Amino acid sequence: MYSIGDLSRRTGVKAPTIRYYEQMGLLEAPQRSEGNQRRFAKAELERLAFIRHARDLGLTINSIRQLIDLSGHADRPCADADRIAKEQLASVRDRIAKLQKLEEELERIATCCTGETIGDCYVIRALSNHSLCGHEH
Amino acid sequence: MYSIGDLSRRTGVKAPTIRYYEQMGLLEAPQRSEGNQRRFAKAELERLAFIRHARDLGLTINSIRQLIDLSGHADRPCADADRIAKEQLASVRDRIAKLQKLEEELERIATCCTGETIGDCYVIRALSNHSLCGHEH
DNA sequence: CTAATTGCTCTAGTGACTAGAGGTTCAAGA
DNA sequence: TCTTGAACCTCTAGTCACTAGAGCAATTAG
Repeated sequence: MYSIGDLSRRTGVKAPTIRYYEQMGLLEAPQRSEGNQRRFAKAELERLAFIRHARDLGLTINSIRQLIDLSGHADRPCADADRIAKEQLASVRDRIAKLQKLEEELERIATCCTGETIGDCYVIRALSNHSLCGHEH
Repeated sequence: MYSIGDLSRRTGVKAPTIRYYEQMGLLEAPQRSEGNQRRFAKAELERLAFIRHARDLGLTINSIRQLIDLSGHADRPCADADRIAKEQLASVRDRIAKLQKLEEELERIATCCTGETIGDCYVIRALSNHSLCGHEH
C-alpha cells in the first residue's frame, strides 16, 4: 500500500494532481487509512502511469477516461481506441504545421531588426503592418 | 467612428474579445455614444490589428502589453522588443521539437495496432506499458 | 412607431492543473 | 509514552485567454 506521497515519488505526478485525477474519475477512490488518508494498491500505481503516459502524449482527460472505460472490456473491438489515437495524431500534426509557419515568420521578424531604437525597430513595425508578413495568416 | 460590431467585422475579432482586451489594458477605453456604446477611432482599429497579429504569433497578453508600452516610446532602444520576439521564437521551436517526438510515438502506436479486440489492441498496450515506447519521455 | 438587431454589464464556465488556508494524522526519535 | 515535524486532509480560489448566457438598454431599418 502506498501513501499519496509514495505514489507521487514513484510516478512523478504531484499529490494535488493525483487527487484531481481521482476527482475527475480517472482513478477510482482508493482505500483509506483509519485516519482517512489515501492508501493506494499496485493497480492504482499502474493506472496512474497509464494516465501520465497518455497526458504526456497530449490526450485530454476525456479521451483518457474513454480509453480507461475501453480497457475494462477486453472482448470489445478496439476500433474506438484506434480512432482516439489517430485523432490525436492528426491534431499533433496540425499543431506542428501551424507552429512551423509561426517559426518562419518569427524568425524573419526577430532576426531582421537592425534598428537601434523603437522608432525603426523591425519587430514593432512587423507587428503593426501585416503586409510585411511573408504569407497571409 | 466604428461600433464594436464594425470593428469586429473588420478585424475578425469577436466583440466580447474586444471588450476583454480593453479590460486587460491592451486597448484604451474608447469614446462612448450618448447611449454608452463604444465608438472606436481608426487608431484603435490599427491597434487591434496589432494585437490580433501578435496573438496569432502566440505572444501572451502580457508580452503584447509590453510591446505596446514600448511602441509608445519611439526614441528608446529596441532591445526589449527584440528580446520578446526572440524568446517567443525559442519557445515556438521548443514546442515544435516536443510535438515532433509525440508525433513519432503516436504514429507508431496508432499504426501498429493489428489486433481486433481491446484485449490485444496495441494502443491500449502501448499506453499501459512504457517499455514499448521508442524513446524515453 | 415598431420590431429586429446590436449593444451594455455582470457572472460563470472552459481545461488541467496549482497555490494556499486551516486543520488532522502519521512515523520516528527521546 | 510523548512529542515534534513532516505529510496528509478538504475546500476555495487563481491561472490563461477567452466564451456563453442572463437580463436589460440603445440603435437602426422599414
